[in-house]
Order: sequence, then C-alpha cells, then structure tokens
Amino acid sequence: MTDVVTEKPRRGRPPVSDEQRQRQRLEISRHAVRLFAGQGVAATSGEQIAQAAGVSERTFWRYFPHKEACVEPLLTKMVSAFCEVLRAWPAELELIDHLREAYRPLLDGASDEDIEAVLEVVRLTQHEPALRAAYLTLRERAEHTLAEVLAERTGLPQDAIEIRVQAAAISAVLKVATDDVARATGKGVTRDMLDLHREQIANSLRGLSQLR
Amino acid sequence: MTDVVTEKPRRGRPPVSDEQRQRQRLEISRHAVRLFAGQGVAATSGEQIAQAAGVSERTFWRYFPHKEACVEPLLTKMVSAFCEVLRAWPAELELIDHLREAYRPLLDGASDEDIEAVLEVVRLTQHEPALRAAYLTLRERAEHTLAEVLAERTGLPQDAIEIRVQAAAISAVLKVATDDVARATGKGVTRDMLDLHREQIANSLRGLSQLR
DNA sequence: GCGATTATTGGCACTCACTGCCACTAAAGA
DNA sequence: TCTTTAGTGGCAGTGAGTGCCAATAATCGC
Repeated sequence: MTDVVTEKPRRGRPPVSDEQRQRQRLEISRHAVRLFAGQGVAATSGEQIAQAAGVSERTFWRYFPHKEACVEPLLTKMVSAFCEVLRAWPAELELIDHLREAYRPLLDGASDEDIEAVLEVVRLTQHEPALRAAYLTLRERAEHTLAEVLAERTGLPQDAIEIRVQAAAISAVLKVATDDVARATGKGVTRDMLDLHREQIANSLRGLSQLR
Repeated sequence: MTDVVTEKPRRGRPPVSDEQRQRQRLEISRHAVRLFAGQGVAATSGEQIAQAAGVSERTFWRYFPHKEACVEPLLTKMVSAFCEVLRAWPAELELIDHLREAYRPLLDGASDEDIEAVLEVVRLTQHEPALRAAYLTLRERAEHTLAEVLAERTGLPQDAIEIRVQAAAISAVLKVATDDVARATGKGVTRDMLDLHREQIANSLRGLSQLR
C-alpha cells in the first residue's frame, strides 16, 4: 500500500502553503515583538498587534493561540539554525570542533535585522515571565530534534534516556550561552560578540564533563 | 548599620506567617490538581478550584496569579527536596556517590499521598502544555539555587558561566529522569521505582561526560 | 467568461481568567 | 472597648481567546 494519501481530485481554493503561513507568522511576530519591547507584554493587546500587522484581530488569534506565542517564529529561527548545524555534524569530528567550524551564530542566511530582533526577544524573555515560559517550552520542543540527531549518530533509540539527557544538556548549555550573549549585546551587535558566543558554547560543553 | 529593619512597634492584626500561607497554597494546590487530572485544565475554572478548596474565588486569585500556578506548591516540594540534598553534598564526595547515598526521592519527610500527587502532576505536565510551561519555569528558578550551591563549592561567583551551565545541566538531567519515573509509575508507586529513579539520575550524570 | 467548491478572512457575541475597589470581618495592642 | 492593621469576599470591569456565520478569494470544470 502506498503511504501517500490517495490523490484526491482537488477542487476549490487550495489551502495556503506552509511556508506562506510561516512567513505570515514571522511578519506578525516582528510587529508584536516591537510592541512588547516598547510597552511591555501586559500593556500590549491582541488588537494592537493585529492592527500593527494589518490583519483583523480574529485572524491574528488564528495565527497565534496566545499572545506569548508571538515570540515563537523569531526564536524558532535561532533554535532551528543550531539544529541544522548539528545535523551536519560529521561522524569523525568532536562536537566542539564541529561547532567551531560550522556554527555561524545565530542564523546563517539571516539579515542583520533579524539577528538583532532575535537577541531582542531573548532579552525580553529575561524580564517578562510569560515570554520566558514560551521560550522554555520552545526549547524543550527543540530537544526532540536534538535527540533525533544524537540517536541517529549513536544508533540508540530516540527515546533512550542517555540520548534525551544529552539532548537536554546541550540545550541547557545553549540556553545559558544565549542568555549571556543577549545580555552582552544590550546595544550593538558585532561579529566579535557572535564569535564569542560560539566559543562560549564550546567551552561550556567542555565544562560539562567537569562535574565532579 | 544594622541590616535588619528598624523594629517598628507592631500594631493591629499581624500578617499571616509565611509557612501558613504556603500551607494554604499547598492545600488549594491539591484540590486543583485533582480537578485538572479529572477533567483537564481548560475545563477547570478558577471558580471550581476555589469552591473545591473552600475559599472565595477572589482569595483564590490572590493566592495564585494564574491557574497553572496551582501546580507550583506540589512541584516545589519535589524540586526543593533535591536542592536540600545538594546542599548537604560533602566536599570530598563525588556527586554521583553522594546522590546514591543521600537522595531518597522524591521527598524525604513527605507522605505517600504527596509523592503520588507530585508524580501525578508531572504526568499532567506531559500532556497539558500550559502546565508544562509552569513546570519548566519553576525548574529554571530552581537552577539559581543549584548555582548557589555549586558556586559555594567551587569558589566561583554564582553567575559564572561554568556554574550556570553545570546547574542547568544537572537540572536537565533531573528533568528527564523525573519525566521517566513519572511515566513509569502510571499506576502504583513502589519504593523500587524511586530507587530506580535515583540510579537513573546517577547514570545520566555519568552519561553527560560522554558527549563526544 | 460562469457556477460550483473549498479556504481564508473578518465581524459579532460570548465565556472566563484575572484585577481594582470597597465594605466587612479577624486579630492584635492600648 | 477603641484603634489599627491584615485578610476575605463581593461586584463590576477589562481583555484574552473561541464559536459561529456571512463575505470574499482562489481554484476547477465548463
């Protein structure tokens, strides 16, 4: 039997493509973050965000299940950039060395504006508990992807406890380092700082082994 | 100058003690969790919880800033139990050995009912995203306590990156292991399972160093 | 081009989480 | 008992988020 769904004769308006939808979410996300940063999350209403983004409030709520989810598209860019690098981790290399070589934080093909926006969001999560919760949830979802990569690499099942622990640990390292770099780049991001970020991750990974 | 506030001549009704307040929160927490488990978080209203706990809705909202926070008191019991064990970590011992010796999970002086309730909450967080977010937030708060302990132990400042990374990593290990044991104890908790929990944490800590 | 068909949007009303305000009661000391 | 301070409950209000339906947009067969 074919694992693809039986090709139904399509009729009517086709559903919007997934990338299209992601793009739209990202666009709204940018407006939301600007508002959050300017006046705080609590003081920013869904209506405001919708208006800023140029959609009706109703459709805004269809794109985001709750206000805090507005930070997801931007944060996802960052997290999935790291996941991509991990995926490309060649078998013969140490993780640390691979990161040194391949990790151009935070996002490879991203505009400078987006890098700045992402760091802004991370900074926001450090003072806005609601956003922090969303951030942590997102990170945990990403752990599954990390686990996938690690599982493939080691041959262990994806839900083996060693795999999940390592995934969680890597994620934790990345979180701490990211918080740090976001704080450090309070105003003005330089390439140097992002390089520092990479070195910090590498060093921290090494530090993990030193849990006496 | 004295670092204690100048002793004001107390008048009127004294504020309720902190333990008293915690007890009350815990009590409400138990009712809330029972309801959450029975009918889901979304279907449980603040009014219901308040009624079940025997307080007015208004005071309920004074005890908890939002519904999901109802899980905090129970979860805090678990997390702080681990922190206590860490505090007692003697300098000459390996962490793994110390845990094997001193960690009687999940809570030392707790009733069996509370252990069961805590595991129930953890299980709930695995299917209720809102509760999961609260759980993750709580865990991150606990990282500060872990960092404190590690800092004191190593002489490094509490906000040194090595310290925060190690704290986050330990926390991550604990999280994964806790999720596992909560799943395993779907029905019926035995001492064996809790011992298994301890061993799993110990093994996972060892696994951390194997990040090739 | 014209309908028929399906997807998305926007508007409206509604529920409910949560807050501010105020009157009321409880627990102290004078 | 009177005064003072803290906690409680009720009531009204805001705003997040949802269900429902009418309107519009995009596609196909003709």
